[in-house]
Amino acid sequence: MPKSRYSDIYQDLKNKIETGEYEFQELLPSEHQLIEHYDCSRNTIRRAIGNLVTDGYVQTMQGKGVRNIYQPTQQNSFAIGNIESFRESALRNGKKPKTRVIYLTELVADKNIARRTGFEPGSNLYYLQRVHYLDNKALILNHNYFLKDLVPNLTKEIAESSIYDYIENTLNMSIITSKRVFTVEKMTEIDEKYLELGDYNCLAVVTSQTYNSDGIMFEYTQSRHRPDYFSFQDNATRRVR
Amino acid sequence: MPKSRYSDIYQDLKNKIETGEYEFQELLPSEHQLIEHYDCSRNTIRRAIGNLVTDGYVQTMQGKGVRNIYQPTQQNSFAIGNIESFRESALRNGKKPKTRVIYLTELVADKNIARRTGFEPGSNLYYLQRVHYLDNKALILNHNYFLKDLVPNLTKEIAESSIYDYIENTLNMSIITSKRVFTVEKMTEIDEKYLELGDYNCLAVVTSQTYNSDGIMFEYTQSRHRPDYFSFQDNATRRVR
DNA sequence: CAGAAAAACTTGTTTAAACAACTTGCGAAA
DNA sequence: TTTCGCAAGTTGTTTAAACAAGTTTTTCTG
Repeated sequence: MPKSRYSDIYQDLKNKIETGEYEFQELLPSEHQLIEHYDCSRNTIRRAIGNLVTDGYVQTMQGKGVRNIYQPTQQNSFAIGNIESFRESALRNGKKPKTRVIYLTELVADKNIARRTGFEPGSNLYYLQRVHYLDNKALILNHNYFLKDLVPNLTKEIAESSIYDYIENTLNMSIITSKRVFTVEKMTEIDEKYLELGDYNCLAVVTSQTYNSDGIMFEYTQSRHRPDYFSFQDNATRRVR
Repeated sequence: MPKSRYSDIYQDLKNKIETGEYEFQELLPSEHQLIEHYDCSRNTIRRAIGNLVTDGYVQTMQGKGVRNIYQPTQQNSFAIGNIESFRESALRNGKKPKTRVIYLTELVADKNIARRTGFEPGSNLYYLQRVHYLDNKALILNHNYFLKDLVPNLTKEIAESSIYDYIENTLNMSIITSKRVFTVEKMTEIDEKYLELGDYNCLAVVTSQTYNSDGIMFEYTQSRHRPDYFSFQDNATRRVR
């Protein structure tokens, strides 16, 4: 449920691109025409188009226009520049998600954990290991650390449905930013036990630190992905800066 | 050499964050104060801050302010959301880059190549294989395909210095957008021959399609990275949309 | 003193206008 | 006919203003 004008226009243009109303390589209507069509100001149009640019749907060219560069083949299970839970991502792609908790404990961050995760030494944490299944295939092994003060009363039941739903709708905490780093790492015994890795001896690893609206990091997660089912998309632009 | 006001302000604020003039978790001056300091309009300030947000330096909170969330440990060799050549990236990180061309040929795209790269079947292409060294370590094996019509007269010498420099400054073509996909793939014989992979049997692979200002894809590249030296950073935000 | 209401301050959205920079095409001049 | 220059159309940058929405502080009321 988008709430702003530019967000509505973004959605509408995105739909028209995805349904092929604008063809690949075709120029979109000019800002002037879009202003008339949507009956809004130029800034609002430009903001909608700016979001289409960052999401890789169009490219703007000064003096020329805005070109549709969307190709439907590039659909991908992982959203770019957007925080999304496993469940949300799966449902968006029409898959059947399932999550199993294989370990859940409370612990206090020692020096080692603190250095790895970025939490302060001495922090009270929940630590859990979860396996994510998509259409009954084990694809992801997650190591989650949550700050107990901010995410209290975490249970196995919550962890198997949706922690993000619990955080946002029950605890009413708002999630803002997440820093993610993508690497490739050797497999561990745990990986081997729970994921079917075949010949691969390494995994695609996404570590992320997530912050709430008070600027406090409340989550550190390492997501270890089965390589043959992992792909991550990005749209880059040439900036001089 | 930034040319716009918001870009100058972005740079200045970024410097102040990186040098610690604003501390981690500290709130930046309010928009009102920044307007007075830089003597500009609110929109210009907001644009500079918007870029800091997408680059992961700050997080904005309605009603509260703008918080510095930059941590110097996260420095990384690969730029986010920015097209950058290997040479540019290396120099920016103070490393000594070297590039060796191990294969260079012309070819015509058959059905197979066309499907993989996205070029039209029958396109005249340059195909080259290059190894990128950083401080004398072989880190990346590149497979590059360039559209011969748009990148003519490609030589070994150009390919060993900087193709992007040749494209932008000699051919005067402007590079706009690049779509990148990250995956993990099994190693091939060529990978094994030119990169020191140790125990790893797979690599971090970045495939990218790059477009010029006419919306034409002129480059398809597959970059195969030695896993232990690869890392890629991303900043995500929670969007409702 | 405690709590509620109001004020002040923050960022978020939208409109309007002007000028700059770049591209294309038309028409006039050579 | 060819070429140059200009006009028209496009996106890019910047300013100004108003209101909305969220947070914090102050003030007032009980």
